[in-house]
Formats: sequence, structure tokens, C-alpha cells
Amino acid sequence: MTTRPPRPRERGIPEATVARLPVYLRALQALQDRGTATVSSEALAGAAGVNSAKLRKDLSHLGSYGTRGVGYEVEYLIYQISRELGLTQDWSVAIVGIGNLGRALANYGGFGTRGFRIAALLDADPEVVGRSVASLDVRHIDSLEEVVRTKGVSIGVIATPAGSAQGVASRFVEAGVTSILNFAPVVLNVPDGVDVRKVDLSIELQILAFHAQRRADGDGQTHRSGLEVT
Amino acid sequence: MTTRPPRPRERGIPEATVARLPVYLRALQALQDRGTATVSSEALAGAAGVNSAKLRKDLSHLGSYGTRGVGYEVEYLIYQISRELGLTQDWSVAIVGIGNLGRALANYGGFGTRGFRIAALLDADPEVVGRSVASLDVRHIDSLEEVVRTKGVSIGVIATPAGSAQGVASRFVEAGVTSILNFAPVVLNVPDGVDVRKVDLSIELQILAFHAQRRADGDGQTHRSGLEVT
DNA sequence: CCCACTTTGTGCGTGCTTTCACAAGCACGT
DNA sequence: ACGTGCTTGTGAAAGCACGCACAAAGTGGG
Ligand SMILES: NC(=O)c1ccc[n+]([C@@H]2O[C@H](COP(=O)([O-])OP(=O)(O)OC[C@H]3O[C@@H](n4cnc5c(N)ncnc54)[C@H](O)[C@@H]3O)[C@@H](O)[C@H]2O)c1
Ligand SMILES: NC(=O)c1ccc[n+]([C@@H]2O[C@H](COP(=O)([O-])OP(=O)(O)OC[C@H]3O[C@@H](n4cnc5c(N)ncnc54)[C@H](O)[C@@H]3O)[C@@H](O)[C@H]2O)c1
Repeated sequence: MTTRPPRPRERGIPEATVARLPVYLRALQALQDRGTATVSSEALAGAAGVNSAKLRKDLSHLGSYGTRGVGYEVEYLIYQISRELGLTQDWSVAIVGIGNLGRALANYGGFGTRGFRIAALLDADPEVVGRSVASLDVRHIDSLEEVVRTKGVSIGVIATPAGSAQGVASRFVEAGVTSILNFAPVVLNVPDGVDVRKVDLSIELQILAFHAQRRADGDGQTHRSGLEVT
Repeated sequence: MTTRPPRPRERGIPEATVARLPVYLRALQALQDRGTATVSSEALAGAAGVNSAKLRKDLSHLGSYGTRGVGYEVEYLIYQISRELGLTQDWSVAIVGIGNLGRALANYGGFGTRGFRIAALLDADPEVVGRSVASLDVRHIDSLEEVVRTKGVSIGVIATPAGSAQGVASRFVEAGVTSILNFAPVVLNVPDGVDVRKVDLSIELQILAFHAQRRADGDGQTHRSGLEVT
């Protein structure tokens, strides 16, 4: 049993950096809308709510796209980050579970403002199947495999009750979808090579409660910073 | 080294641990519903999708609540985690922006399954104000301060368009709310001592896209693990 | 009472993240 | 051409987080 090189540093952009790139991208787009042509790391970091050294190091992972003494060209940087994130291509998204949340997601216009296209809506309830939501017909969950194939779905969104989520996830995987966004409050079990991310309202509230209680108790400044980012 | 310095471990549970406690809690509740009385770190870790050593270390921050050779008593551990997270008290939540998302949130039954009570819904649109959503009357945003005061709101949820989010956040802060959950895709600026957390669908999708592209490109196993947890 | 067995709690090495601090690089004015 | 001033890109240090591996602590059988 040889423990072989756990050295996947290859072209690796740190995960923490990847998670911040979309934030930078949004800040840059806001600047662009306002007509700004170039921006310093200091200013962009301010807009993104991070430390400027962190911003510079993050961007340095993509390449040297800044000009010393000047800053970064907004348009060029937007392009580079978009390319790195894979937003220059189109991503086809399928949403399963067209209930309260699924409908909100389907109706959400500025979906990703770029690159993401909702290709299909699926549900199991006969009452829901066949209806039109956000200009799309809700298809029956049984046609998931077909829909994935014909629409070229590459990202699956799960908005079903917790009990159904694992089943839906497995079917997504079976159908070849390797990126899943899960809104159901369960731990999904998927094979290696499949990427699952979760969004969990309840967890966020509980974390807020923890900090709030901490603040109320000893009232030492035990919590992180108070100045958090979005 | 010194083995037993009387170390009151009160201060400082690592942030990473805090973020996982709600996941453990949910797994424990599922076990309890199934009638399980005790559970080993191995089993609980499996249910929570984490490494068992990590689970044990996380729990050790709360105290020594396990029994060697046996495991953890489910009910007792649920109580301890709940207490640590502040779920033994009630939290009053106000949601601002009763659009697609706000309505979904308001109608979401298993809100936190414990501790969180939606106390008020607020909106600026005359069309929406006055309507009844999830058995609550939608109030006008102008009464935010009054509502916070009379209902004892301690957590504010922002589900307005991006452009309105900062204004709403400031009013929350002004009214004394120090915990904010933000769904709008903007970086909120708040004073120290105010805790803001964000939920951002678009960012999650972009992170998924990044990994998906990475997988498609070099196809070396450059991404983290593929086996992610929920 | 002792021993075999199970499982916790944690010391420790490793690698990732953040932050500081500054040399290097570029623009621009003279 | 060259100095001045500003901003980037990055070593280096410090701080966290993770997970292995094992001693300590408890259980149960003989
Ligand atoms: N509504 C919210 O604000 C909110 C917030 C956080 C988390 N969540 C989670 O999101 C999920 C959806 O919440 P919701 O409020 O929209 O619930 P919902 O009950 O309104 O909708 C669930 C939908 O999923 C469909 N469904 C059930 N089983 C299915 C299956 N096997 N295949 C396909 N479709 C199936 C149902 O027919 C229904 O239309 C839940 O897991 C919930 O815990 C919701
Ligand atoms: N719908 C989704 O699935 C989704 C997903 C991710 C993020 N978001 C974000 O969540 C937010 C809400 O999305 P939505 O789809 O519900 O939008 P929406 O337009 O349906 O609803 C927004 C609501 O906020 C109200 N509002 C506007 N300004 C206000 C103010 N100053 N005070 C009080 N209320 C105000 C509007 O009247 C409206 O009812 C947006 O920022 C959006 O980007 C939505």
C-alpha cells in the first residue's frame, strides 16, 4: 500500500479563491455598468468586501492581468474571470421539484446573469406536471434521463422534499449529470467525480443564532468580524 | 506536556465547527426519529458526511459528552448541540421582500424545525402589502422599526432585489437587528458587531461550473473530492 | 479482579488560507 | 532620459483546519 503523491497542485486554483471569484465578477460588472474602465485592487477589494492583499493574490492565480501603478482594466478582468469560471460557455440547468422554492428559482430572472440557462423543470406530482412555469412546461420526473440527454443538461438542481432528494440525485448521476446543487436538507451520497454543493437556509439561521447568542452572553467580541460580505 | 490545566473551554468554538454543528444536529434528529438511543462517532460521521475524527474533535469543543467504548447518547447530544447553537431559545425572524423568494421562504414549513419563528413579512409594493401570506399579513416596509420592536425581531432576512438590499440592511441595523441573512446578490456594508450571512444561488452555480469545466478540460482529478456533503 | 474489546478525546504533522510588507514595474511629467 | 509616485505581485510568517494514529477510559465476560 504505497501512499502515492497527493500532490494535485497542477493548475490548481485554491478552492477559497474559486469561491470568491464570482464575488469579484459581480463587483466588476457593477463598476462596468457605472462606466469605470480601470480599478485598483484596493477599490475592487472594497467593493467585494475583502482584504486587498487577498484580492491580489487571488487574481495572481489567474495570471498577471494588472498594470502596476494603474490597476486592473475592468473589461479585461471580467473576461478573464468569466473564462476561468467557465462562464464563456453555456450551462444547461434542470430543476427538479417545482414547489415553493422550485417555482421561485424558475422565475428568477437574473439567474446567473450569464451562462446559465434553465432547460427543464421536473416534478412528480400529477397536479404540477404539465403546467407552465416561467414559460417552461413542467415535465414528469420519469423523463429525467431523456431530458438530460436531449437538452444537454449539465447541472442539476434539487428542490424536492428531503426524502426524495437522494433518489433524484442518484438519477441525475445515473443520467450523467456531475454537478448538483441541492436545496434539500439532507446529506447526499454520490460517487467520486460528482460535485455536490448545498444551499441550506436552516443551517445559515442556526449559525446566525449561535453568534447572536454568543454576543448576548459574554459580550466579548468573540464573533468573527461583524463586517461580513455578500 | 501538561496534561490537565483547568482549561474552561468556553471561548471560541472554531467557525468551521460551528458550521457543521447544524448538520450533526439534523443527523441526530433523524437517528432519534428512527428510535436510536446511542450512536458512535463513526456512524454519526457517516450520516453527516464527514470524517469521524473531525466529528469527535468538533464535539470535543462542546465538552466530553461521549462514553468511551459506547458512543454518544443521541438525546443528550441533541440537547447539548441545540443549547450551544442557541436553539433552546426562540428567535423571531422578519422577512423583507415578499416576492418569489420571500413567499417561498414564508411558506417553508420546516423552517428551522426548531427555534425559529417567522414573526413578520414586509414589502414596499402596495400590491403586496396587506395580502396574507402563510397566515401572516404583509406589512409595509415603513413599519419595520415598529415591527422589530413589538415582535422582538432578532434576525432579519433580506429577499428584496439587489438595489434595495443595502437600504433594508441599514434599517435593520438601525432598528437594532444584529443578525442578517441576505439573499440579494450584493455585498452589504454593516457596522462592526452586526453579523451578515449570505445565500447566493448564482455563486454556487458558478463554482459548480468552474469544477465542471475543470473536469472536462484536463480531466486530471484536479477538483477537490467529488464526494461532497450536504 | 482481570482481561479483551470498543470507542472516545487529542497530540501532532501536513497543507491550506490569510495577512503583512516590500521590491519590482509601469505611467507620467519634466 | 530619468526621477517620482503609485500599485501590483509575491516571499515569508502566522494562523487554521484536517485527519492519522494512539493512549486513555469505559464496558462486559469469565
Ligand atoms: N421553501 C423554502 O423557502 C425552502 C427553504 C430552504 C430549504 N427548502 C428545501 O427545499 C425543498 C423544497 O422546498 P419547497 O418549499 O419548495 O417544498 P414543496 O413541497 O413546496 O415542493 C416540493 C416539490 O417537489 C416535488 N417532488 C416530491 N418528490 C419528488 C420526486 N421524487 N421527484 C420530483 N419531484 C418531487 C413535489 O411534487 C413538490 O412539487 C425542501 O427540501 C425544503 O426543505 C425550502
Ligand atoms: N427567486 C430566486 O430563486 C432567487 C434566487 C437567488 C437569489 N434571489 C435574490 O433574491 C432577491 C429576491 O428575489 P425574488 O425573485 O423574490 O424577487 P421579486 O422581484 O420577486 O421580489 C422582490 C420583492 O421585494 C420587494 N421590494 C423591493 N424593494 C423593496 C424595499 N425597499 N423594501 C421592501 N420590499 C421591497 C418587491 O416589492 C418584491 O415584492 C433578489 O435579490 C434576487 O436576486 C432570488
